[in-house]
Amino acid sequence: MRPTSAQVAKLAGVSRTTVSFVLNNVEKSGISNATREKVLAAAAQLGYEPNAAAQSLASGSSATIGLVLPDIHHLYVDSFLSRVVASVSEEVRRHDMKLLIETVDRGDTFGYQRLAKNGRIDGMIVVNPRENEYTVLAEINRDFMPLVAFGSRRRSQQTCAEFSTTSSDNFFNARLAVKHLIALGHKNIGHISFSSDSFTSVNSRERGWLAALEEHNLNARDIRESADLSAESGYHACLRLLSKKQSFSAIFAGNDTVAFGIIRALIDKGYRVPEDIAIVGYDDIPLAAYGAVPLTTIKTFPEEHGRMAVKTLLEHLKGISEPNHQKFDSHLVIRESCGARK
Amino acid sequence: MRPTSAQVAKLAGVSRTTVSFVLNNVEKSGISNATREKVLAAAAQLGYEPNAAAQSLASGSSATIGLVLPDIHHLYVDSFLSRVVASVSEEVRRHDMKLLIETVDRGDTFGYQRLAKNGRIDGMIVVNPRENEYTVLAEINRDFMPLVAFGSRRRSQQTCAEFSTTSSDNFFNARLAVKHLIALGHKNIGHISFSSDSFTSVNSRERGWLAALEEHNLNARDIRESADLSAESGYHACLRLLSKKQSFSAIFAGNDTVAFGIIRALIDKGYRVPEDIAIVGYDDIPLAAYGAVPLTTIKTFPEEHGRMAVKTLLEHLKGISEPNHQKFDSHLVIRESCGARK
DNA sequence: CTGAAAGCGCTTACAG
DNA sequence: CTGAAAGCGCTTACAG
Repeated sequence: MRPTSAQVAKLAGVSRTTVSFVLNNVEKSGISNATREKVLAAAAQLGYEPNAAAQSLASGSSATIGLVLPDIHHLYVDSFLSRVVASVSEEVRRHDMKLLIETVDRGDTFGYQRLAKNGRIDGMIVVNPRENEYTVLAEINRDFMPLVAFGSRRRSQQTCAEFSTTSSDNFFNARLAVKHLIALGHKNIGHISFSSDSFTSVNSRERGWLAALEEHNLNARDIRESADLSAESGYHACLRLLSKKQSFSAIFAGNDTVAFGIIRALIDKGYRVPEDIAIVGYDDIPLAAYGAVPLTTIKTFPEEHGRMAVKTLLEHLKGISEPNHQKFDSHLVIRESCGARK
Repeated sequence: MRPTSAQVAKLAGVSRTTVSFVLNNVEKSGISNATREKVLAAAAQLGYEPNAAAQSLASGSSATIGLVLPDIHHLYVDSFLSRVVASVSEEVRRHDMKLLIETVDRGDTFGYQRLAKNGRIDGMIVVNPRENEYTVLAEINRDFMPLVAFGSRRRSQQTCAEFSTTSSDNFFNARLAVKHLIALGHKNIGHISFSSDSFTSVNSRERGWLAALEEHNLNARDIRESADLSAESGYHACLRLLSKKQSFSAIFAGNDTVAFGIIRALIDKGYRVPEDIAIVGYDDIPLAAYGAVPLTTIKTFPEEHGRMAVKTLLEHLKGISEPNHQKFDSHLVIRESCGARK
């Protein structure tokens, strides 16, 4: 049905070997220009496209990379992850490779192994691995294929060295955000996290919040609630926080999407932002400047970050095998929700 | 290196045929339970995972579907598309298939054909095809693999019947949104579109806006600007609209993200929303209720829509070949930005 | 109920 | 500079 390399070879009057050499630009094969032209013309005439499965089987590589997402629900509600997917997709494509999107359930060790063994992909990028997954990932990197963990670096140096990571320093940035609030005079600063703290990134931001408080001898350990990625969950978490009757004058939100919900809850309850309660978010999502109160937030760079993960992976695929740890700088973007202005 | 079916066969003391039958649950093969157990045990012991390329080459199908996105940049700024990706991913996975993400450049006919011929995927879902791509898509559906167009139905019945589509009625819904504004007494209702009108969906919403105006003998043809998906572009489009010095009391925004930018621009220029200028958006993105002014908008169902596209495609893959056209209902969600309340 | 064997469409030493 | 042939790891009629 679809033309095969044999048909191209026949039409061009050469062997399949030659067709393969020409189409794959094998340097050392020394194909004459005349032969090359004939092959190319024949392939074009037949509309020939190599069968990827056959190529993969024969060559042992699939020219595909896998992007493993922690939980597909994240994509529904938060824009950070979609920007990662977009940039990874773009970068993969720029290198003439394909992108397979995978989800692995919470702690499903076999899921990772299946993916590593079935030969569909040559390498994988794992977004926001959970604390209990590092062991499997290290095994995969050692035994099967290069792997880059995106978005979090574990505290333990030792485990971390086992595969490459690209991360921004969630701990440092969260601490920075909270210190900004402290510098503005806030003493009671709550925190609403954006997901389960089994995710390293969630966990690190929470630790950053606590660290900033401790450095300034503040205690706000109990002014804390968990949301679950969506603005709606942030809204409800904020209501729960308010119902505790603890006093606080600022909230550090685990991410911007949640911050949107928090701000709406505060407004609905008659608080002014930032006059009564100040807010700092995290991520600088595209809508951050366009909400009810333009959001002061930690700007992250998911696109650059995604591209870097792909580049690192491709280097490993080319044979550079020393794991490395890329760090991304972030910085505070000051808008109105923190009260530093006006 | 990785175990093969031959090794499993050897360990279980059976032939590779039997291994294949057991692992693929071939019904009519009548494998005895004892044999089945032996094979399963051997496979588990070796950690056997079938090689996907070999399976694909031998069986002629890849158990993978391709999701073709119109322009990866959409993922960066607008949440609609990411919700589609998420739901498609989830549904594909539910059916034990894999998802390949593809981008095809504007009008790149060969890109589609390459994808259709290289054997990586068994079928494709094309999100928001452009007007000039329908011919290639019809060819692919006829000659290579089932294809479902997501998100738009072409006006011409004839072309449309050539492959399945799932769509919501952008024209109808846009018209509904604008009629809502008219019912509230607005006479001069502008429109800011969210992308190039080479996309059927963009085009249809604009036509819906015009149709509503015409039905009520209103003319606002010139109160129109184009944005480009982001809130920021909506902000600037709104500034351009304001600088025209035409009078208008309402704007129909091509999507919610753009509406966020529009509202911010109006507030910055001293207008009150909805008192001075009313806004209706489109999509009901997760943040729609959490912006500066809770947004009245057309609620769409990208998740259900994505799942339906997958289901339709899978039916075609099973042999049901009659193209069908799924329609998704939408409805107006009334919040505050239109001024119907308070 | 099970196995020997052909074949899927490529790549890649190897030989000349 | 080019070709014959083995082999990648599966599936699937076919034979028994």
